[in-house]
Amino acid sequence: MAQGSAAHNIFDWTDRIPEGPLDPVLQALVRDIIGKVADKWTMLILEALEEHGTLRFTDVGRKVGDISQKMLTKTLRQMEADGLVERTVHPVIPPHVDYQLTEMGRSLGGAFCGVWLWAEAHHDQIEASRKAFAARQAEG
Amino acid sequence: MAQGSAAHNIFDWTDRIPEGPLDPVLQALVRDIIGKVADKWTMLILEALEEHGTLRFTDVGRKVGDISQKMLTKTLRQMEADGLVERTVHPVIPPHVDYQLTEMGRSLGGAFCGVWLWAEAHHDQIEASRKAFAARQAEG
DNA sequence: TTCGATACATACCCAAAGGAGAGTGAAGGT
DNA sequence: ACCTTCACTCTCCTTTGGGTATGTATCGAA
Repeated sequence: MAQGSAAHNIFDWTDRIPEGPLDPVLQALVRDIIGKVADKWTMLILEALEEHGTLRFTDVGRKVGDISQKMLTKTLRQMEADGLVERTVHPVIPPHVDYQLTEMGRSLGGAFCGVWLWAEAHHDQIEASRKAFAARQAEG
Repeated sequence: MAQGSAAHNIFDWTDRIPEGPLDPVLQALVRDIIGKVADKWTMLILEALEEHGTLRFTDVGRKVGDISQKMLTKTLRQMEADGLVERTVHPVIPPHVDYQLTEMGRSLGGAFCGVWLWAEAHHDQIEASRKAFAARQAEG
C-alpha cells in the first residue's frame, strides 16, 4: 500500500472535509508560532529575562545555565526578530548589549507560566508513570 | 581564549554563587519535563485529543494534519509513558487502538491553553515584527 | 607589548529529528 | 486467490540542532 500517494502527508484525507469553520491559514500560522516559541531555549531565556529584568549577553547565558554561546546568540536573535526581546547596544568598548523583554515577550511569559507550574506540580507523577511504563514494557 | 575550559558550559560561573534557595535537582527535572512536553508534536496531539475526546491512531494523525506516521507513533508512545494519554487496544482484526487523554493530560492541556490563545492573539504582531526586523537587517 | 574583557561570527563536526516508502499479519469481503 | 483495512515497524536518507574551537575589534591595564 502506497501511503504517501498524495503530497507529503501519509494520511490521505483530501476526500474529507477537515473540520468546518477552521481557517487553515491561521491554523498554519499558529502552528508555526507554536513550533518556534515552544522551543526549549526560548522558554528558558524567557524565564531568565522575566525573573531578572534587563540582562546583558553573558548574564543571560549564566542565568539560563547550560546553554552554548551559539544557541544563545541564535535564540536571542530569533526572539528579537519575533519581537519578544529588545536588544540595546551601547557603543562602548568593550561592547555592552542589554536584553529585555518587550510587552509581547512579557505576555508570552505569562502564558508559559502555567506550563512551568504544571511541570513543577507533576514531575513526580511523571516519574512514576515512566517507571510504571518501563516495568510494563519489560514484562509484557 | 579557551571558553570551554570547564566542563561543557561556555560560561565559567563556578566561582559564583548561582542563586540561593533554588534546588538544582528540581530545576533539572523541570527543565527536562519542559524539554519533552514543550514539544511541537506533543502540543499538537494534545490539542487534537482535547478537542475530539477519544480518537484512534489514524484519526489522531488526521486531526493533527502534517505529521508523519513515524512521529505520530513516537510522540504517542512518549506521551503514554509520561502518563498523558491512555492507550486502549481492542484485540480485533483489523486492529483497533483508542487514544484518550488522562487526567494529567487534560491538566496539561489546560496549562497549554494560554499559549494557544497567546499565539492566536499575537500572530499578526509577530509577522509585523519579523518584517520590521528583516527590513532593518536589509538596510544595515 | 601582550593580556583580558565583551559580544558576537564563522566554520567544522556529530548526533538527533524527522520524512519517504516498503513490509507485516490476520480476517473478511469479492 | 486476491485485495483491503489498521496500526504499526523497519530501513534508508536528508535536514536540523547544537557543541567546540577559533577569529575579531578596541581599549585600558599590567
